[in-house]
Order: sequence, then structure tokens, then C-alpha cells
Amino acid sequence: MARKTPVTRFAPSPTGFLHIGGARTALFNYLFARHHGGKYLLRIEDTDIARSTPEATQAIVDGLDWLGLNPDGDIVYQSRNADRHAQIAHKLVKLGHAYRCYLTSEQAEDQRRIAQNEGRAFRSPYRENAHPDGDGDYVVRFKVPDGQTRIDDLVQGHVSWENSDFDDLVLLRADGTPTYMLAVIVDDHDMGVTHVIRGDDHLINAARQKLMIEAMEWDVPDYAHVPLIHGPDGKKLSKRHGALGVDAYRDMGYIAPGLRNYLMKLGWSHGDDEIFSDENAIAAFNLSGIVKSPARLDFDKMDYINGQHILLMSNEDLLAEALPFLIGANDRSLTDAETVRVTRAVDALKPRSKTLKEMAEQARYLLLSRPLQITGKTAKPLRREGVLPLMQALTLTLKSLEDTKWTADAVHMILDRFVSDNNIGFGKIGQPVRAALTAGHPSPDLSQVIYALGREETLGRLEDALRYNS
RNA sequence: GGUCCCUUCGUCUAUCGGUUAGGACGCUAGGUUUUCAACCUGGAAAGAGGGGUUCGAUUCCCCUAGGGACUACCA
Repeated sequence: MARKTPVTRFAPSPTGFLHIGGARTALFNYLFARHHGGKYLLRIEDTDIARSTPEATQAIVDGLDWLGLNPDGDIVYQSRNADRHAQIAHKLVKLGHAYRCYLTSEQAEDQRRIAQNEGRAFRSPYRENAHPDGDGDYVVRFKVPDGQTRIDDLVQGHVSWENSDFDDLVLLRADGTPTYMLAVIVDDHDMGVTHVIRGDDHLINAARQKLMIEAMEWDVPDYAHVPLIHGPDGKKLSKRHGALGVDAYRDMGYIAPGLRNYLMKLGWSHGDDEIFSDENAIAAFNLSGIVKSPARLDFDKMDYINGQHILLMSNEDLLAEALPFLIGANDRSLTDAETVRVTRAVDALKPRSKTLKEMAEQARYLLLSRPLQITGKTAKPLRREGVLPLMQALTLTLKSLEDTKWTADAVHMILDRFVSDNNIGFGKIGQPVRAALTAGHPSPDLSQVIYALGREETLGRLEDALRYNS
């Protein structure tokens, strides 16, 4: 069969947020489509009206948007195709591949239990009863044919089943609405989906669906069933450890490129490559790199990869994304002066921030209000013998540096000269000055600190320290 | 219970019958050093168990064990 341009789809059910596993499935669909210059579509599987909510749909769309996985074309809402689904169900009946079953759900339940006890699949007594135009409610059931079904899965390999193990599943409910199993094959067909990339939990469904697709004499798509993601403890993902919405990861300070990279690497590999830009990801991605076994979430590695992407980000973009975190840590918006400080500090902030949250912590020293509260161990260097006069002298020296010449390099030279002129080790002056300027909060190289703080704030903090410690 | 899937360092993984079983995170020793990071160098760390097939198995097959999915008029 000639293969057209690939069309993939991500098909979540809107019963909750976009969780991490769904995000990865979406990512794989996106990457595969982009790699082959195909299309990546989004379909909301809301055939179960009772459990579907518009809020959940919105959360999914927002999550994808944040992750940079916006679908091509319009979103397909499965519920809107109900008539079409029903039409196909009735056609299947007409073709003899499905039948009306007048069993009540209780009766069906009993039959199923009996079948299960006998170790066989459920079969309705109405299965061979052509078209009993009886009164009362009926469901439309698929008539599973004899034989075997084999799926040549692009990830899981060849898998086959005895058809006799499959129940005659419901296509149309008693109220005439379609079930998932029917809706999927109809919509995939109508949307022109060529590659179904989804969670491993659907592997058996692929076989069932293939039977239905063949009954309709439609093209069977290629399948790629991706193993599920487990929690750090190897157990099924639960809310306690990672089964959160992608918005939760955003709030933890992960950036979209970082999370995308981590998710892509979870269960997929490309030699020894670890860090991928979006372009590289698209160029490198292939289904054959997907691993067959489930993977555990590892927050240490997620942090590391996220940190690598923070390093790669432009200062402007980084600052824009970090701003909410800076404000959050500060509990108020930044003044213009503080914004300048943070802007000057980004380069130094980058290597010590694995997440934006961490970045806000690392930027803390820039946003302290004068006079700084310097206490305990931190204050110790300020009380050392002969420190104050030295600091006084350094303050004077710094004062002579004009605001326009206030750069990290200039400051660095001043510090160097100061140390050699006074014939002291750097620690002697560095420690107390750092204490005076940062109150013990994490901070980079001192000349960076002094540069970022700016002339006015630096001198102010130094003078505060001189005043309060003399 | 039934059907199906999975199993290499703690974690993510490479290997597509012959390797000192490689890389990454984490851990650890050291270097750098001005706090915190970053960075550089080194180290410890793995083929679930048992049978086969083969000159040779991590790799192929079977069994066992462990994990997981499905088993709805949910998706």
C-alpha cells in the first residue's frame, strides 16, 4: 500500500488535565509528524458525555499550547460525529458484521460472568439472530469473526491474538450513542490518520479495532504502542508522584523545551545524545528508537535537562519566563532598579538554576531591602579583626569608579589591585564584602555581584554594613 | 482467573551472536575556588533465576519469578 504523507493524532479524553504521559504521547505524535512533514491532529474523545468537561478540554489545549505542541488544523470533537458513528454501526449491521442485541445490561453482565468462568469470551444469544426487529432497547454489537488477529506494531513488534478471546463489544449503546471503540476507527478513518501512536494500554484495542476496520474494508493504520510511564517507585503513576498536569510542572519551574527534551528521552533514545533542540528533536526522532519497556520518572534527570535548556535560552526569553517566579519569591513586583539588577545578573544566574524556581532563589540576593539583616554565621567575617577599615578603604575605592564604567571587568580589576596593594588574601576582604552585599544568600563571583547590584546599591549596602558593625 | 506485553548499573538507556558491556543523571574522590553553583579529572555501580540452541550468548528459544496492560452500554 502506497504510503501518503503521515497523519498522526493525539486523542485524549477530557476527563482531567493533560498529564505527563499524555504529554509525551502528544510529543511523539508531534515529532513523528514533523519529522516526516506530515500532519499532527488533536481529537477530543468526549463520547462519554457524562465524564467529559469543557474545563478538562481547555486544560488539555492550554497544556499543549504551553508545551509548544499545538495541533495542525481544527480540533476534532468526537461527540460531534455521533451521527456518522451511528451510521457506520448500522452499516456494519447491514453488512452482517454487527448485530442488534436486546440483552439488558444486567443480563449481559450475567452472561459475561458465565463466559468468564468458562474461560471464554462473551457472546450474545442474539449474535446469529440476524435482524430480530423486536421491541425494546437494543445495543449494536460487533460480531467478532473467527480466526486470529495480528498487529505488526512499530514498537512492540508482532503480536497476535485468537479472535475467540475477544468479546462482542458494544458499538452503539442502548440510547444510540457510539462507544469509544467505534468512534475511534471511524474518526481515524475520516481524519485520514495513517499512524496511531498511543499508550501501550491500547495494544489489545488495536486488534479489536483492526477487526472493525477490516469489516469496513478501510485501510488499517500503522500502530505504535508506547510503553507507559511509571512513578519514581516503579509503580503506576499516581498523583502522589508525578501524575500531575503539565501546568504543575510549569509551576515547579520547568520550561517547555526542558520538559519536552526530558519526555522525549524517556523511553526513546538516539545513541548517546541527551540534549535536543526542537530542530534536532524533529530531525532525530523515529519510532524505532522507542523502547518497549516502561520507564520511571526521574526528577533529578528532569532537573538536569531543564537546566541545560535554561543555559541555552536567550537572556530575554529567560527573564520573561522567570519573572512570575521572581515576583512570587519577592511577593511584589520588581522596581525598575531591581529589574536592571536581575537583567545584569542573568548570565550568572543561568548555570546555577535548574528550574525557574531555583533561579528565583538564586536571584534573592538582588532583591533584598536595605539595610540587610546580617546575622549569625554570616555576620562573622564582618567582626573579624581589621576588617572594617579594609572594607572602608574598598568602599572608597569603588566610589571612585564612575557609574558609566561600572562593569564586572572593571570591578574585578579593582578587587585584584586592592588585594595585592594591601597584601592580603582574597578571602580576607571577599568574605565580609559578600556578607555585606548578600547577607549570606547564594551569589556568584563577587565582581558579578557588585556589577549586578550597581553602583548605588553596592555602596549603600557597604555603608550600611560599616555603620551597623562599627 | 483469562489474554497480551515488559525485564542491562539506584534511574534513563547503548549493544542488533564475539565489546575491558558504552553514555547520561545521581552518588563518590580529587582539582579549580571568593559563598553557592558551574566546570575539569578519576571511581564505585548492571545483563532477574534456571534450562536449552551455538565454537561462542546480554543478544535467539523455553520455563520460572517479578512488574504492567486489558478483561464496561469508560476512554
